[in-house]
Amino acid sequence: MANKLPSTMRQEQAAESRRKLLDSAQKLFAAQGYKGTSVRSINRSIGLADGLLYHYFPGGKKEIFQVIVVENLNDMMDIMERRNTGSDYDDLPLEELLNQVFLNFEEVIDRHIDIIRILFREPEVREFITQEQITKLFENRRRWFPPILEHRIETGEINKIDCESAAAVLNSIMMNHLMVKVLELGSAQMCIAELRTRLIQYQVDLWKNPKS
Amino acid sequence: MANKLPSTMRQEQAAESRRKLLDSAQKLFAAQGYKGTSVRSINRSIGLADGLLYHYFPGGKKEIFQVIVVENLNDMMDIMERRNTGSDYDDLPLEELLNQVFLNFEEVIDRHIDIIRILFREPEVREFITQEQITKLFENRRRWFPPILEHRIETGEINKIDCESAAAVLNSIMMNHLMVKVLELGSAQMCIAELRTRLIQYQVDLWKNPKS
Amino acid sequence: MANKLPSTMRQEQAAESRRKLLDSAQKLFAAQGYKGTSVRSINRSIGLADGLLYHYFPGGKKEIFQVIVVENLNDMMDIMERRNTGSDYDDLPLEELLNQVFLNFEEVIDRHIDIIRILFREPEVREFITQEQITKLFENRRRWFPPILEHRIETGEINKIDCESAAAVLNSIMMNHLMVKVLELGSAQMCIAELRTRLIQYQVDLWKNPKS
Amino acid sequence: MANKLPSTMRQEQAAESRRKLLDSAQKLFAAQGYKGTSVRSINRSIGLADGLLYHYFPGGKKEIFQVIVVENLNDMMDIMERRNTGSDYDDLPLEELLNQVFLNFEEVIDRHIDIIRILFREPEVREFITQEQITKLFENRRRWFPPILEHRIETGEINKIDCESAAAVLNSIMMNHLMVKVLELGSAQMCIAELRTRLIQYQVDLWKNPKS
DNA sequence: AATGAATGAGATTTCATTCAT
DNA sequence: GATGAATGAAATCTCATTCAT
Repeated sequence: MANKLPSTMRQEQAAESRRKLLDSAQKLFAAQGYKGTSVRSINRSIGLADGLLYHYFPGGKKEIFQVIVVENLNDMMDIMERRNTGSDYDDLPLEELLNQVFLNFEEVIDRHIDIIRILFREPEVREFITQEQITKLFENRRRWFPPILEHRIETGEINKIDCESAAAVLNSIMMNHLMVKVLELGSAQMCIAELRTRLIQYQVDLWKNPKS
Repeated sequence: MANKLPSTMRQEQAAESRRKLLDSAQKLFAAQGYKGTSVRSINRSIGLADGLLYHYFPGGKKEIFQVIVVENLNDMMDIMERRNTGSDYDDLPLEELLNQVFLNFEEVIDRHIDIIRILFREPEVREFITQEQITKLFENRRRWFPPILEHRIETGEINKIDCESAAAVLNSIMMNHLMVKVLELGSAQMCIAELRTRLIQYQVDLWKNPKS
Repeated sequence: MANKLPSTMRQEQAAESRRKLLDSAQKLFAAQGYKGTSVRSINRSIGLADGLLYHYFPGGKKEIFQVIVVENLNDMMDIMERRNTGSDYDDLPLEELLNQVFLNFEEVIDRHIDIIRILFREPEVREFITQEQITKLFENRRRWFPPILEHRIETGEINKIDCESAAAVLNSIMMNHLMVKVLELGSAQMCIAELRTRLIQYQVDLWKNPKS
Repeated sequence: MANKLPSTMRQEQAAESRRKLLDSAQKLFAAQGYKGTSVRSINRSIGLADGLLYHYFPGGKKEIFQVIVVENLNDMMDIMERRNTGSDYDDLPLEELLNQVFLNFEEVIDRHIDIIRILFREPEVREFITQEQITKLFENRRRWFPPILEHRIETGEINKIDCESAAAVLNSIMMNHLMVKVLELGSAQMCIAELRTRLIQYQVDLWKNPKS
């Protein structure tokens, strides 16, 4: 009990060093690429002695990269899965539901923009994860959009449509948005409330019975 | 005069060496990344002596990369522009027109997959080209879709719709397809005739008057 | 007074840790060489915390090596010397005496194979011991064989021979055997009773008067 | 033909650089051990730029070590084999023959002392050669001594003896001498003509009929 | 044009050792 | 006594580039 506290502090400090390493390395990898980021530059970025990285990650640069990729991927998968289950949006009008979905998606990619860039750009990720895992991560919506749309058809909110194709289109819109953000292409339309609303309106209007 | 012809041959040989260098380097850059491709490996891939690369490209690795990026980008821009002007599709039904547009797009990205991967992945490209150029390249369709759709509205083929939003959606579908190919994610739906047709049918049906 | 006993236990524990450190380091140095054995690997081999080695051996790796070398060398010298003095073999027939000498030698080198390998292989030992000490250790027999042989000549068991040369030959046989063991060369003939007996027989026969 | 000469000179220079590398590395490995010799120190020893070693030996330190070990081992094996075949000593008296054999052996080990030290000391050699190869190298004499002795028995120069045991003893003497040289133990008796002669005389006398 | 030897800066990694807790 | 985080020097190796031939 006498040395419980100090020991705990040491552990915490160590854990913090490890975390700082991971966080800084992640930013650098995302910004400069895996090959373009030297171990030395990672160490310098948080004022760490040169050899210490190998204390936390004996596998060196490769291991720290792997940990970043795998940790974040699992993180994202959890979140993506959770979005799925929590169907608290059932009562919203379809326009509002889509808006929420887009905003959620936006939030997820903003929070994980580093790892997404890494996943998209680094050939090295293939050593740790399969393309299928990435596919699964991003084709998620393809599977849970259709039931939602079918439900809306049943309630008469929208016409009978090809829900799978509709889901594919919605997914494309979101993935395109993702790409625009990852590559920092200029116009991320979906970020602008007005444009987002307009696109959603356009889409839902098409689905609704023009008669009504 | 005696060595006039040989001199010509030499020039040809030189041009061919330069071309082989560019082609091989492009493949290697696309597959392993800029940083991941050593000058030596480029030389070895075409059996070139080590120092000779600097004869063709005094700027070294960076210059050869720049030439590849700029040359290919101009190439693609030309093609993308040409697709625009040649409006030989005016007489086709909208479904068939969209099909042709998708097929053309497919062909373009297949032919330029190397450079697209490079543009998407390498931080170094920013030294030679702006993000705006890339944006322009891929948002092209956003500008030339609307007039086409408006024309179809005028002829009564489809209902009155928000053409800009419609163009944004079509563009998203194509960009999503591009991304799937670049990242080699599993399901490139738009490659499968049946699925492509179905998606187009779904879309055009929405645009057409449900009454008719 | 309350912690007198625990203090004793601590001392014992400390002594045990020190011993385990020495034993394990010895094995590792013998197997992988001085340079090839990292301090960390020594610590790991007995589950010691990294900094603690410097508590037992403030001089670090070098000191632990020195202690191993010097301790063992003194040990072997004592044993080699003792073999010398205890001349309980006077009554044995010469063949049996030689057999015993060989068996004793065998036992000694088996028990000290680690340190012998270290002495033979590591350039670093020269910092602590002179070549003369090693020479003395292994040329020992050269000095105590001749009196024995002379005694046998006097008793008429063997002919008059050049005892020093004979001792040199016997010494060579033993040293060759040592080398075979140290280097793990295949055929350690002297280990096989039959071959050992045959060699001894051959040798003693030569010394004995062929008439008798 | 115009560039034959320069090209040849370049090749020669390159070959010379390679050779200097090998020679210097061999000396350093023998003196300081494999682990104790840094690539940098090899380069410095012949004024070579740091990266150039990898031009000649892409496998780095390991490869240069391997080349040294294998090249020299083959060399020694050839020589040892040749000594065997050339039996020009048939006419010499046995004493003189043994003297020649010892002198030859002396010469061989003097010329190959570096590689012998390496073979004896470095754990790394096992990655390139088997213990059997080393055994074969040094047990050579065990096989070609007996016929020589038998021939001498037939001519009546010496008595009938156990030639195999005799060969084993002679081999031991030579191996002991080898060891003394490798370890630089003080007294290399066999180098001193007088002592060598005495030992040979002692041995041959034992073999000869005491009557004559 | 062509060759490939040469250069040296810089990257990754290992390791003995120190030190705060 | 015990722990293991921290340090930094040094080792191995890679690589773009230059240069003599």
